Amino acid sequence: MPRPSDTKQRIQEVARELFARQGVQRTSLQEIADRLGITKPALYYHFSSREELVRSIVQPIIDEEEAFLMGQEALGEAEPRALLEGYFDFHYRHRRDIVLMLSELTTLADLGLIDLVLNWRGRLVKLLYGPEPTLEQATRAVIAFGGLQDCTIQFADVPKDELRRVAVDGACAALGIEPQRETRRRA
Amino acid sequence: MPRPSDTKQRIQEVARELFARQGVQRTSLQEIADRLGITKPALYYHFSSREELVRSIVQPIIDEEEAFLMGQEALGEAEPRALLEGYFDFHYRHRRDIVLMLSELTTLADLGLIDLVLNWRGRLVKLLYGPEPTLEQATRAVIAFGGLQDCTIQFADVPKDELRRVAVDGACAALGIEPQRETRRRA
DNA sequence: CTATGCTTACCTATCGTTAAGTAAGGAGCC
DNA sequence: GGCTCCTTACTTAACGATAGGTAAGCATAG
Repeated sequence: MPRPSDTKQRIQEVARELFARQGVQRTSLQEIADRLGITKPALYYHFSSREELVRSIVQPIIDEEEAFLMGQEALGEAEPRALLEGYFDFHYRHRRDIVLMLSELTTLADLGLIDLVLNWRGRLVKLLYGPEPTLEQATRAVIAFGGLQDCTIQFADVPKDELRRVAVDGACAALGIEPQRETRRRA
Repeated sequence: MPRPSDTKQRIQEVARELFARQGVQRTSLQEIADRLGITKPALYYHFSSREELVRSIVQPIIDEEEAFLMGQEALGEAEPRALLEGYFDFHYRHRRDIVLMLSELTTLADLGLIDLVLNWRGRLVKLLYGPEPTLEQATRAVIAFGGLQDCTIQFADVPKDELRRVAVDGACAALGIEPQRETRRRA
């Protein structure tokens, strides 16, 4: 029964699940097709190559993180807690795909996206401490941002708002910032 | 030229490098053999399967971390800074293999080692805060230990002692501990 | 002679990918 | 309504490449 089908999206859904569970490399097109009860070449009707399927899953998240960073950079030097909260929200929202990307750096390399992703940490540090941070500042930032990321992955079952509060508090502590309740600036 | 050869170790060295650079899955036995100027069946003379080669690289690190944890657990509740320093030292020493393991969780799953590895975080938290930590405590611990791990990977070019100082200070800050200079306990 | 440490040659399974064909359903004209 | 035409959404069949793995044999040092 032709005319609009949702097969393309269903392929992406199954692929995300299998990629996350057993890795991109270990997931064959055959396996994805079998899950959906279609044939392997049917995938090629919707995606011109295996690489395009992988990219279609990864690229939107990359684009969104890139947009987040560019938005923050446009503001000049950031207010730390607001930056941490924005970072947490983004990573919490995409935690499933983030863990996929972190465990598939070689896949990102294949897609030519690895340099972009590896530069994110550096850009975050610069947002907090300017273009030439000290080693102390850089390590604190790595601990804070890495810690937020880890928390969104590790405590996937904790309600978002509760996790957000304790995780951002922890990141603030790592940075040596007194935790103000939620984002509120005073002149 | 028979009689003692170091081929087995040279295979492991090349495998570690290729596994780390391009991933375990993307590295074929053929490629490893080519690097060494030997043939693929020669690998099978030294390792009975591909899986055994992978395991021979990963297992020693797992065993050592396991030993470290069991040693700490035998002491009862740990002195935080000493625990953080021990954790840092271990991860700094094996940072190349650690990054390999972190980016190859699916490989660890194949080897049946994944549950062990994923439980490490929980055991570390218990070492700091006992068997039933609060969410606050658990997040702080994840940030601290994850941060130490990240630092050993991120700042691979920084001299060990300098990195150790700033990284452990950062982890202490995340835990809310005042940083005492180095480990020294007073009764 | 015997064990070690390989090589040459080969097998089978599976991978991503392509070519070619086809059933189902509008759209447009009469 | 019926006929043609095109698009959508697949299927069946097969391709070449490469993967992990094996069987059998040969050279060399002890």
